[in-house]
Amino acid sequence: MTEKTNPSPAAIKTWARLMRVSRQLVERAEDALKDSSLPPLAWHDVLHELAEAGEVGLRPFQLIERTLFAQYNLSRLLARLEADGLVEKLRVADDGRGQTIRITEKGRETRRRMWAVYGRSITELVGARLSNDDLETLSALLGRLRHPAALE
Amino acid sequence: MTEKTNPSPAAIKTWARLMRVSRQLVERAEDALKDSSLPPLAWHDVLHELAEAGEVGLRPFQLIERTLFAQYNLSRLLARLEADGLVEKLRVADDGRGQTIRITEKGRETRRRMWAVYGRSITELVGARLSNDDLETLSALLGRLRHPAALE
DNA sequence: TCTATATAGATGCAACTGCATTGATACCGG
DNA sequence: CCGGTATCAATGCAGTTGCATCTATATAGA
Repeated sequence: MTEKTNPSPAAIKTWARLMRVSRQLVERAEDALKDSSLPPLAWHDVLHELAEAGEVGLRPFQLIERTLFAQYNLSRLLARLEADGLVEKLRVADDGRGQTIRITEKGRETRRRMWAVYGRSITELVGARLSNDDLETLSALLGRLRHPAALE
Repeated sequence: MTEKTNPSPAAIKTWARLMRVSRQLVERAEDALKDSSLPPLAWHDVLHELAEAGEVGLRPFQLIERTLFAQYNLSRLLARLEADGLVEKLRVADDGRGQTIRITEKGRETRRRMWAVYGRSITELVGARLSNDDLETLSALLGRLRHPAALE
């Protein structure tokens, strides 16, 4: 009756917790940003990657590799960021199809203000709830669920 | 310079993993359902709760408590489920404002077909990647991140 | 009872997402 | 050099989500 692919109770429970907890945490972090009249988490993700990339910027497809945005989604998010003056799009010399995205000073400033709130959320929601050892354990276990399964 | 609310590196890393892994897993599970021409995960969540509730059904606000749907979101999801004949809405005698949602036989059948695929995803993505002990550990750690923080 | 407030659920509208496709350029084999 | 294919990014359209509000009923308090 039960197929061999049926998940074990432990797997189901872990899956359910993972789904529920991650959604709750995202919601909390998003709410905190909204309460401070700041943009959504997705904006921070992009601005963060761009800030790390520095003056040379990143190509959109590189952002897709670093984040989990769908191509069309990122395309439109970048348009919004550009409209807000947080990033600029630069033609790239050696590839006429593409462009390079660079964060502006205003973008850096926005990211800093977001991080002040976002970081506090991370502290409250995660940092304050688990010991350092538990954080390491959790992180390692989650790492084993990544796709493709990578070495840590 | 650094505020006391700044998250520790371990907290940041754990947060990032949690966000990334949970998104990946959802995406994989959704893709598997799509590949089988089945409805999204959200439908399963609702049908599952309703199946457990049995013939007496559930009020929409009870579904909201059990899942993490926003009220307006659930309202429209139920309308879609009703349109597809997977649930039925019943007037409830003692509260003229509300209704009771009951799963139909077609709804149960759809849920079974979804679970065949969904369960396989859970096995592949989680069950097959961690030992039972690790699953228990992960589940317990995630449990400590729930809000409100509950006892296990 | 009558009014004020609270709760259950639906909905108009704007923003966002997913899907499929397009436009444009790059690259590869002959 | 040329045609076919692959890659980068944008977009039309339909479906979904978020926000605010609305309708309807219930409950509490004067």
